[in-house]
Amino acid sequence: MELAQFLNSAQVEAVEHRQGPLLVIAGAGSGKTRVIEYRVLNLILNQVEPTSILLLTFTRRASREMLARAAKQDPKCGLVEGGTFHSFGVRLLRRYAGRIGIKENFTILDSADAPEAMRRVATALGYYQLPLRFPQKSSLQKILSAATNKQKPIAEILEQDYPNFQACAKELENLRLQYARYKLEMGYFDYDDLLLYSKLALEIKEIRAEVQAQFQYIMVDEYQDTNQVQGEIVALLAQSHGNVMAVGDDAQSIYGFRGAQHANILSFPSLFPGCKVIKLETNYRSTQDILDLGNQVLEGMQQKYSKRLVSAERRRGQAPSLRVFKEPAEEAAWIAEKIQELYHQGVPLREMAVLFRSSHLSFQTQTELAKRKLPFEVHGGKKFSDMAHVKDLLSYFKLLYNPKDELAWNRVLMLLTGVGPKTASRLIETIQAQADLLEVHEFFLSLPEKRIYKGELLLLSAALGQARGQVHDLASCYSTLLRAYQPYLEQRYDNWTQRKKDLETLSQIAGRYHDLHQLLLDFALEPPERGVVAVQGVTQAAEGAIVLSTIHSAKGLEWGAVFLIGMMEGIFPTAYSLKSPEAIEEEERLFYVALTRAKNQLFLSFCHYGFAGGITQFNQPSRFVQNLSLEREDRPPPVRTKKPPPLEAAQALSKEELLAKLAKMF
DNA sequence: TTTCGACGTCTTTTT
DNA sequence: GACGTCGAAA
Repeated sequence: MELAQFLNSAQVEAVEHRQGPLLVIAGAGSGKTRVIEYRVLNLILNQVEPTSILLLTFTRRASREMLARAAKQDPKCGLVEGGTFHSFGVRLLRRYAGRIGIKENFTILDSADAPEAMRRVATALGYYQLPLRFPQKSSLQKILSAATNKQKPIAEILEQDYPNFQACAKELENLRLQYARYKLEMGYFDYDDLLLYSKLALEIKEIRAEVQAQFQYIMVDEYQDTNQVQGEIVALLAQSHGNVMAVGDDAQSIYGFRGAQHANILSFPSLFPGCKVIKLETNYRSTQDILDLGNQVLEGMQQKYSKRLVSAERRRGQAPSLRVFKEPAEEAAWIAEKIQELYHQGVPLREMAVLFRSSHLSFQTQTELAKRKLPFEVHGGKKFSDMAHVKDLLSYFKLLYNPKDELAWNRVLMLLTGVGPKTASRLIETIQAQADLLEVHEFFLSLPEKRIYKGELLLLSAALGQARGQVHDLASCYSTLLRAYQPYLEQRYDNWTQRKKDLETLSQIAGRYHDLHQLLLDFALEPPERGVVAVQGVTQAAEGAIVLSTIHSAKGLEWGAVFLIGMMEGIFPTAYSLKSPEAIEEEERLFYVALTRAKNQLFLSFCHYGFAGGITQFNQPSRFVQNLSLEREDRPPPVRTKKPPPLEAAQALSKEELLAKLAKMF
């Protein structure tokens, strides 16, 4: 294969690299995906076994796409082991469960389960009865997770980010230990555990030797977003052969809040002596006008591999612009109009995106697009499985998989009338002593008749029993469980018909699976996004849809025209970041990521009036746009609505007359 | 012991 | 608007 036909010289050099460590610093739009894709292909064309290549990426979608494209040229590429660190961890842990000393059929705690589990442990330890204010479950999760991901003692995390909880350091340290014990007993693993136990597994000499022997070539994408533990996992994987390629862009490190250390990519060469470093600076994505803006942002950054983006064809285009609006509705209306205009000029809808710092900023735009029947999909923000009714139904599924799952039982039992926390705990205790669902059913039968929840309990376990027999056919299994859940759905929610639709969507997703375990795994590791339901529009699906996305979820993607909304101080950068210079730098990198998503056109905007904490406030433009040379376009003159002339006093009706008129209308 | 309503607090980004 | 806490009633 003549690589130079498809790649520039720096890319060829990276693709042809075979042995030893390699770091590829790939600026935005410099074709790093292509490099990974072609390197996989090149290795395979040079007789490397596909199963000896491991490709670790940030999202499962990223690895799937890269491997799928490579597989078009050689189907063997499809056999490459690819996925996120977390999914790799799951496979590793299942395979070596026996040797590590953990249960083989474990359950993954998602971002809602983990805090709940922590609270249960903390409650059992009596920490909520202490005379000190103990963190609530979401803070517990953040504190313990930060300690794990940054590999720092709790006290240090508290000092930096939670000074108000410094008095709880001892208790939290103990909670961390007891929570770990609890999970081990229950067979639960939270996200952090998947990484932590992977590292632990790889520290066992025999396991490490076996894994190293299998994976001769390690590739890691988005290296700038790896955290301490992930960095250590990479080091362990590559220890013997040193065949590790890290690809990333230090300027695009945007997951510091999750413990990512952008120092990882900076220190990669010193970690692997003899490491070759290749920079990709030629940009194939954006016009020079957009890149100039990106370069301005790059210049302001402190710690970095210095680089400058240059457009491959020196392509000029429309200058990026900044627009100021009075309020979000006005901004949304303008965006919708502009989208229609671009569409009529021939830009397909799927080539347009609206990006924002936090998901709620897109509400107005969503409404406006829906009103105009423009199809769109929303990425980022709430997950499908965050909705209470979806979690309820998934809990039923979890019980089929593991009849001793305490968190799932708790959720399911609490639905029953007459069951509160106390009763649920007591029931669960006995349930866990039973061998299987059949014995659980017998236990329910043996309960005294006067328990008001007995009838419901029996209906529930009958449904579970029936569903258990249908696990080979998840679609009918699902409908059995949905029938059992239906009464609770109707009883609990006014808008149950809407929610029923969500559950029907879930039914379609569930029906695509053949394996219950895989279904639960995917829902935990890669929950379907709630907003990826395109609005029915006048255009056909082939046109695609406009993408509304958080900047985080837009990483690695590109569009012809990009609208970046909400450029207000306190929103972007968020008020949270203002206390520390490091956090503001991360926001700045995030801004850089957002800008460099655009190929041809880039529109920035902000509104003076905005909502924050329930009150309307006057916003200043973001510091990010103030220093940039941007074409500032004034908003269109506001539409003035004429005020009706005030009524003459004599014309006004008395209260009695009003009531009389109303009564006639009843 | 459960259930319900009133009130206060916090509200980012994701595997 | 979601979640937690507290007190009162059933």
